[in-house]
Amino acid sequence: MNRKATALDVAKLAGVSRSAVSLVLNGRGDGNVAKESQDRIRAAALELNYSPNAIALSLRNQRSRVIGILSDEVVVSPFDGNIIGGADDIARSRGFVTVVMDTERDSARDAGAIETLLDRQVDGLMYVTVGLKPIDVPQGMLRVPSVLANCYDALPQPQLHHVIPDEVTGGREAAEHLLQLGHLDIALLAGDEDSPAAPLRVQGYRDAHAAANVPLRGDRIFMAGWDIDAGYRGAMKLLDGVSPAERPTAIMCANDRLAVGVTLAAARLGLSVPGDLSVMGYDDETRIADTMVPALTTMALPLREIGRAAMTTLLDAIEGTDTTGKGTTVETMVPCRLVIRESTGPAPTR
Amino acid sequence: MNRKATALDVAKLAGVSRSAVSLVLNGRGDGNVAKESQDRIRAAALELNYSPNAIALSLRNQRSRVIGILSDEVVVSPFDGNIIGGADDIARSRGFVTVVMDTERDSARDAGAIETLLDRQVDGLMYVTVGLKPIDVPQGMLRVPSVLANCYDALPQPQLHHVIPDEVTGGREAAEHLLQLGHLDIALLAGDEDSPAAPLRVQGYRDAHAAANVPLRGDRIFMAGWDIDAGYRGAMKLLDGVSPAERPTAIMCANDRLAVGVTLAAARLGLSVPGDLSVMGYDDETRIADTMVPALTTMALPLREIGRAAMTTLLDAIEGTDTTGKGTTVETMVPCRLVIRESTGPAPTR
DNA sequence: TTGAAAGCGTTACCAG
DNA sequence: CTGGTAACGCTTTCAA
Repeated sequence: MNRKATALDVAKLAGVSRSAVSLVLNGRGDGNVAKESQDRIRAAALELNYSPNAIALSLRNQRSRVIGILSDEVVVSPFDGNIIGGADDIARSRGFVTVVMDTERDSARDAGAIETLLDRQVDGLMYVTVGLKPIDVPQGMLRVPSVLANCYDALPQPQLHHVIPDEVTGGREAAEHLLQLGHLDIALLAGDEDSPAAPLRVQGYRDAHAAANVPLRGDRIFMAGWDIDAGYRGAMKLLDGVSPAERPTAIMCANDRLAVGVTLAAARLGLSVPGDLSVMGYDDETRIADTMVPALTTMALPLREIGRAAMTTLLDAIEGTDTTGKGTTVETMVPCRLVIRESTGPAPTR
Repeated sequence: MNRKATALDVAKLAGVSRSAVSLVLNGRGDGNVAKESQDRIRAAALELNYSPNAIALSLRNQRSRVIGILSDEVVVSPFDGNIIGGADDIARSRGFVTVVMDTERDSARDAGAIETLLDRQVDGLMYVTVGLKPIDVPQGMLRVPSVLANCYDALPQPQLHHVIPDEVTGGREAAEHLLQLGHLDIALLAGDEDSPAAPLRVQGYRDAHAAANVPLRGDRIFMAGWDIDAGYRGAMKLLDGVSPAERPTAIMCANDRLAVGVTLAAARLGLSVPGDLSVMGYDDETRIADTMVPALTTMALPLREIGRAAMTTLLDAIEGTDTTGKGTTVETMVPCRLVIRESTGPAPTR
């Protein structure tokens, strides 16, 4: 627990002044400090295991090379934090570090957390959410370069760049996959009204049907929630006691948990997946979609890419390297990725 | 993006000196500063929306009221981060803030992350892991008060306090629950050899059988991995084509995903849960155990409590309020909690 | 080529 | 009761 070495300690050990230490260690020694002194300084720094005090640095430079990430519940929720992982990848590769604060879904804590981060001189701010959603941008975020990941400004005149998945296309391509397999009666368990993602995925599903000229039965879309039991109940409603001719041949789910519920229901009803029924997930949740039996065909949310894109935009703004002119754009849409596994197959012949 | 107000700005506006501002705003105005000046100062601070610069404060005080949390993969993994949530609860209630860094399972990044945190004057450090495991404590952690949550020092002479779940008791009580329901043939899908938690849970399972005087078949324990498909395969091996008399009447799983796989297998085999087979999970994973059909009886990991206990220990050490003498203890064990839902029931009569 | 000094925003000490 | 000054650790400018 003893004190860390300071630049002064290094200077003393090397027998030079503090300024020399600073110059050398910051690569501006040549032409300012004698070669020999440089070596002594470097040796001393190494010996004392010296690294500059970041606090003093921040105070002096008025910047910290720290990016603050405010999460609604990415940390505490059971959903993976790959947005943060992707953001961190980029930040580290560009010499920044990220620190995360999580408000556990209590947006009343947003402003305070932002202030805390700002008081610590973060050079930029990122707001990240588990699911796509509109947020009230905390005032403080306008004081430094900021970006929104997986969420967007609820105001009509958004002031911050946001990076989100292209849910409509995702929904469309998911449905297209099923359509291409010959399914003509595809039910949709669509999640929940109050998630902005749900209606977008529904839209994509409708678009795919329209484009393929396949008529859409209005009673095939259920706003069913997001959990296993909701998928189970939805599937039971669709399948239990229904004659094969009346059954949908595929069920497209707005997330993977719903698909687990559907698969479970099918098993209880003696229906094989994908023989009798194709089941499609969404999100590609780690350790769910890939390990289900059968493994789930799903539409992967590009979480890592969202994080990377958002951080890239942010750092470009901070470092003024924004040559793409993207600074004027407000929205980046990242495509979802179809992952074909084993839970979907050709429509059964009737 | 304009500069924040400093104490000097406040002083000027109020027509006093910086020191007066500092005294008043830190509650030590009475007896030092004229009542009238105090009011002017407070008014000025409010008007300028002044809050002290945390960086300067840290530099000055040599402490930051920030706790650094280093996570192996709590943030990015699909496992919930309630340890961090619990830790944050306590920290905030005691006037600290937490910042999280995640190394994404790359322990080579540990030391660097710790240095980063240390350079930013964190007052304390917590290392937290997703699953129980031994770690190589990064040297830097010994320089400030530190604690381990859900992990422990791999060395024979541990130097840091750690807080972990009581897995043996958890395993025992899970098995006892099944035993009390009359099950005499309980199979165990035990996870994976290389997790320290697995053998502890197995030990508890054995202990329960010994205490209840129920003989244990050696071929009933499978080190099966941790995922849905592993549970599925394990259950198939145990149940498929096996006569009712030869079948285990309950399967205890080392986590909830395994239990999902088991339930799915049972469904495919036409076995009802819990009628024909009781299924027990472990962990109480949010949105899995509680939403399965049937909802999973499980042994809840006390993640939130672990986080709270670890942070309490840490802050007590930092603030010197450690009156419990716990500072001398190296280990805190937090009990798991049996959560009875619908997947377990009385053993079928034969 | 080197060292001294100023300043980043704060608080604590000590004269006045 | 008040206000000036030093110090926290660093970088940068300027003078020697």
